[in-house]
Amino acid sequence: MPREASRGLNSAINVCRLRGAQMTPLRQGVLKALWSADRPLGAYDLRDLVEKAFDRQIPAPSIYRILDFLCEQGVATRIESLNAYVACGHPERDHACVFLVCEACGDATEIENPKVEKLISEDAKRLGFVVKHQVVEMSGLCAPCQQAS
Amino acid sequence: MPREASRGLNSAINVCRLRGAQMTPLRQGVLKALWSADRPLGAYDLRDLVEKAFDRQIPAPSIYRILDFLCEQGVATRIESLNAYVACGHPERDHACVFLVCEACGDATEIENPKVEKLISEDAKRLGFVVKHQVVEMSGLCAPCQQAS
DNA sequence: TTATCGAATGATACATTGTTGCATTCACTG
DNA sequence: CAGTGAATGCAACAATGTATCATTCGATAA
Ligand SMILES: [Zn+2]
Ligand SMILES: [Zn+2]
Ligand SMILES: [Zn+2]
Ligand SMILES: [Zn+2]
Repeated sequence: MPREASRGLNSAINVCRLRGAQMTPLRQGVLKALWSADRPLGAYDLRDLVEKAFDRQIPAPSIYRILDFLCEQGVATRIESLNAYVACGHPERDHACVFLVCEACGDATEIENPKVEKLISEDAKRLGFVVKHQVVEMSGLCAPCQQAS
Repeated sequence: MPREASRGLNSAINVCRLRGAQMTPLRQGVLKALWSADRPLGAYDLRDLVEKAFDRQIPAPSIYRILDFLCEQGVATRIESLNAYVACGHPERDHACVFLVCEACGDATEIENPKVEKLISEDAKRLGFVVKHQVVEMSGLCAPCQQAS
């Protein structure tokens, strides 16, 4: 695992601990798998990885529960258009994740743009709608993959 | 079916025809079901409705192919966070749909905000990313449902 | 220590959503 | 009428997600 990922993982674990949320070995295992990956992983991909790491079988519901937990804690995010999950690098900030998802290489880059969420929330407010969760995912081609094609 | 929906349906059919895209009876049936619904419908919901309307069985792959077609034509949109589909009211304009999805009543309202797509596209451009498709979905509570709770 | 309690996980079965591959039909063209 | 490509039918299957109940485990309080 790259050093940066290692830092991100430890930081995420700390964030949870400070909140009093239990960071069990299995939860850490899933989060570590997310940090170790260079692309979004599906729940069953994660199951395979964690099963290997722990050298035993893990039931699917456990994986899903753990993913729910990690997403609630803001240390992971579900990418709806991929049915997949990524680690979030800055759980300490309260933010909506915005993703650029490359159709060719599968990479998902998170970008930060508070203006986007503000803009949409204002629209919503005008309609009396209270936003609880934002999904903003752009699919297309990343720079390297454009050259390749 | 409300008059407004009826107009929308006819308009969508025309848009497709003008483009030379084939609007077959089955495709119309699916689109009509979408326009008749007051909420996003899953692929299998749609299958049930169309099976009733045509009084025969329809294989799942047909429904999915037709939904792909309708989405490509811009007359329907998939809501990723619901695994469901809605009719789009203005296929003639080239736009990214932005949805407010109520967690309580299931309603999905489309709002228009060109600024949002522009803002994100600019961010993407800066990173050399070419956006092909945008997914913007806000979940939360609509005005009526806030009162109820 | 021991009883109790709630959170987390295990285990099984099942539900929902989406796809692959190939056959068939159908409308249009020459 | 024959040839062609698009659309649909069909069967099986893959992938994703959930419901339910049992079990484990650690913390807390008697
Ligand atoms: Zn984030
Ligand atoms: Zn790429
Ligand atoms: Zn739209
Ligand atoms: Zn509502």
